[in-house]
Amino acid sequence: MSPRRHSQERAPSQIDVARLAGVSAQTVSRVMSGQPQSVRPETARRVLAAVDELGYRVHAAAASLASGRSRILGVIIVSTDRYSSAALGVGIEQAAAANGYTVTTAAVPDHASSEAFLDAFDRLERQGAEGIVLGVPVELDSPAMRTRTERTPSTRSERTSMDPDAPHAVDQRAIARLAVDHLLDLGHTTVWHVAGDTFWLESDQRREAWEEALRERGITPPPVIPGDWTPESGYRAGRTIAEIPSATAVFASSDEMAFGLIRALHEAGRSVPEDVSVVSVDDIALAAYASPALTTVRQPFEAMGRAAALRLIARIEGKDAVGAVPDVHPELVIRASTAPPRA
Amino acid sequence: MSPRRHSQERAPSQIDVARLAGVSAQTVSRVMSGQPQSVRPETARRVLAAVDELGYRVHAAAASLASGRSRILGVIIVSTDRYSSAALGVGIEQAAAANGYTVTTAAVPDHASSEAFLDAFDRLERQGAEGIVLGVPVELDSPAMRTRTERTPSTRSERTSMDPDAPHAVDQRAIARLAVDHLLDLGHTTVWHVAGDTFWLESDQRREAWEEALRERGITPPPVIPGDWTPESGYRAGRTIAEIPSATAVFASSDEMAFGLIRALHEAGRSVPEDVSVVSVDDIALAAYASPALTTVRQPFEAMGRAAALRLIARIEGKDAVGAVPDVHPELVIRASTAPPRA
DNA sequence: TTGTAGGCGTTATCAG
DNA sequence: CTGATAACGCCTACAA
Repeated sequence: MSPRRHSQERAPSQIDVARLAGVSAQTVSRVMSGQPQSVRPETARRVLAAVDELGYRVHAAAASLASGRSRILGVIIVSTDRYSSAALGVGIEQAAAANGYTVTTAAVPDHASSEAFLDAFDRLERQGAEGIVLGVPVELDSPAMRTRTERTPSTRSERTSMDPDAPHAVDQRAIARLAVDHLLDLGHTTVWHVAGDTFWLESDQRREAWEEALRERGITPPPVIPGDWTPESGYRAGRTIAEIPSATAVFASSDEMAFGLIRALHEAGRSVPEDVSVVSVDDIALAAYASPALTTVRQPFEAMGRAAALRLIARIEGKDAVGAVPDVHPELVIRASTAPPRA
Repeated sequence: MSPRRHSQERAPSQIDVARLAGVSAQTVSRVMSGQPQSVRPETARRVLAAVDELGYRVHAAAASLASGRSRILGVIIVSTDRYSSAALGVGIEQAAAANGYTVTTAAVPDHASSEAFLDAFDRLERQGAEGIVLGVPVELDSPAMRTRTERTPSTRSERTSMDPDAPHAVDQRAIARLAVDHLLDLGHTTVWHVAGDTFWLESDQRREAWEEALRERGITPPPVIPGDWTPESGYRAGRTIAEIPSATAVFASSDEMAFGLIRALHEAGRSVPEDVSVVSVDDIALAAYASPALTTVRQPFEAMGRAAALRLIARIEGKDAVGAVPDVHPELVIRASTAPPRA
């Protein structure tokens, strides 16, 4: 069982190419790794011709074993179909490919235990990942995690208080700030908050910043309304808020929740933005097509992914720069879900 | 530059473990690969203890080189943040992990040339992928592609006329059928169609089936309105349709387009579903929170991903079954965007 | 510019 | 049930 190859015999190796081209295996290696100045053009041409004829391709595992470098970037993601994960992934892939790296993923269930994370980490290390992007809310403080991140460079895609030294990650507190200030500047006297899944570090960061922003203006924050990123949870939150006549402004931690929230508000006879203003976070593709179109704080997911990968690659290669790291500032996009409170 | 390891010295190897446990390397190998009956429990325990103490982990590249099996599944995806890609990915990952496989991805830009696909395929083969999931609309008919798929088992996640022998992929024609029949059964006299990006095989399949379904009932299909999956394109299509008073039913090829479509219709003073009914495809998380909630044909993306991966693994291992392949029938979800035409 | 020797960490094979 | 030995395909180091 488990046949080694699927059709015919074994794949052509460096030696096969060398023989056909009439050179040594080493020369083939040099040509494949593209060191221009070390092989005579004519020789290179012969090698390339042989490569082509045989359909030779470098065996990554062998190369990795011999060189000690895998050029593999690991990504730990949670098994969800959330827009953000996908967009982040696109950015990571892109930066990796641009630098000759390959991306290997390890998924963990949503709300997984820290053992599950460690396990994913281990799987990635076993595959030879030289760096790992943490797309999940892992506690980096545990001893087990510490030994791992010490051994294999790792990075987050968002900035949290856990690693404030990640200058190229999105500042979650700034996001809350942008949302709250916008609402307050519009004239609302307070802002309610529908939080994201508390399992995620971002949720707390935003909640704290929301509270802080309110207090700074001398406002006592109303109770937090829990959510979990999903439109369903937003809907539930909306039903709660609909029963609070004094609530005129809400900061929801994700666009998807805003969709649910607004639906609930409408069903309860409260219109948006006339009766209550809503600002959310993410700016997913559909945000502009909600009814009303969502005012939201955009997170540049793709750029965040690129930034995380580049950061990692720079660390792996010990360089300071691997191309310009993209800007990842959050940005308030004003559309139709916010307005001044009714006079 | 390019240090081989990042902290201290080299990682512990099989031999280190063997020495510590007082056994041969081969025994360590046996224990690691979990062949229960071939090692005495007591010996295994000693080995495991050594493994634990040293923090040993199998070096995948070395194992792959020696065994000829990488247990890597490749996935070619297009760089988009579409919900479907993410959900598909989740399913693939899941099935792969459950069977001890690792997933490596190669992204190609949307609308990439076939060279770009071949390139992605090659990258994956170089990494040692034993099977490849094609999450992109590749032409499988070219000679270049044929040699590759012959060498490395590959599969699609959707069923198309190109490979009608994929019984576990979603039947795109059935999707269109479900949509059109629902609308016609409601009493509409014809159904307009907003197509998906023609770059994708699904688009054509659905368009054809839509046409067929109409003709079967003696209806001449109206002209197709082009789209590209995005809400923006749906919006544009909506403006067109709004100017056709006789249009009372629309089949849009994606939920995202339906969002844009409905927005345009509303802006033109035509209400949904009173004036025009809309059914779309996918049933993304937000479909239920559109205004009105979308009647849509659900594609079980996660199950599709799982099915594709399982299919592939079965082929790789030459087995007939690797656990039950999930059902991937599309399903009509009736919500509020469809109704009988006005009397 | 090119070639030779040696070894990377693991598994297959065969012997005991 | 356990061990010795020989690959696996490539790259580093050094020699020519």
